[in-house]
Amino acid sequence: MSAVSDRTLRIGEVSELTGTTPRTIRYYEEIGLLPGAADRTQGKHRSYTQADVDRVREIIRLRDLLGLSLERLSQLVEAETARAELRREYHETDDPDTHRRILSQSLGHIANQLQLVRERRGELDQLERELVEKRRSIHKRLAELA
Amino acid sequence: MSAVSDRTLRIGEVSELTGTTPRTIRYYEEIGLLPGAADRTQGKHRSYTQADVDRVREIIRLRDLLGLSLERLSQLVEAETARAELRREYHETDDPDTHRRILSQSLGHIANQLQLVRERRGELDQLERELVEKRRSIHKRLAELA
DNA sequence: AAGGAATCTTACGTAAACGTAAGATAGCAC
DNA sequence: GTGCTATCTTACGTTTACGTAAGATTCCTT
Repeated sequence: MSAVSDRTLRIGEVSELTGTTPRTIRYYEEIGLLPGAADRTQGKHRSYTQADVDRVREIIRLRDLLGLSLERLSQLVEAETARAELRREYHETDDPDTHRRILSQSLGHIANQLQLVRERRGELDQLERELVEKRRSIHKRLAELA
Repeated sequence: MSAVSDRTLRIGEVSELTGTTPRTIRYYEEIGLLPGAADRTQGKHRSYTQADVDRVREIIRLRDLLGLSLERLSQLVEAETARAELRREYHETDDPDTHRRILSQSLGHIANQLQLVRERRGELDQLERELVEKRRSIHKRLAELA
């Protein structure tokens, strides 16, 4: 929670900060993986915030670590996409019901991710166990040669 | 180590047993990811053993869980490829030095895989921790609305 | 206001990892 | 030997996730 600058960034900065390229950012917007401000008129430069950078980083991570296709990812974070649009709504209202609703959606979204992450980790654990067992078995055979 | 049939399989059976397709098996052979018996003459059917099925399964797993390209995978299991060719040699000789050499190669190969698996698991752990923290934070905010 | 760098849109190109189709052959059953 | 099915080789097609190029525009600086 250190100084999160609210300075607006341009696509080049965002791509550098996330280790991607402008093309990738635009592509993600094109397929609906990134919001893409509705109020940007044709030809104008895109404008981003630190929250967008975080979002892209999250996407990259889920893509790489879970091996999800961008389409599956879209579905997975779809709730968050809607939520991103609702963030303004959240900040512009004091209605506790609205707040609760939005926060609850976030919870579901996170629960989905957690499940995938844990499944994946379980499979990796299993693979590791098998590799360790293999190694042990080879060590044993090596010892028997002595 | 239960009854591992030494019956020879054909490409269709191998693909079914590994959840792939004949095309995939041929493709893996084409790019050198699978050995491809040197003694098969043009046009004859490919013949596989249970060991080949295990090999394919291992490849699929590494591909999916570690997100490796087939080229990286080729490099990673390259030692094993050579080893597969040396298995006969292993079984056809009683020379302990040869045995030791081959087993040692296997150890290196397994060590490489283990390192990748553990790195990956570490990243997943990190991601999980962050997700859990996020969730906790949201729960807290929800509680404060009550 | 001017000029240059970054960004815009549009559209075609590309690498990886197979899919698919066609015509020929192999292998097993009978 | 005949027939049928699975496999073979060859080669072009397809999808995903961007790369790249071109010409126009925007934005910031001076």
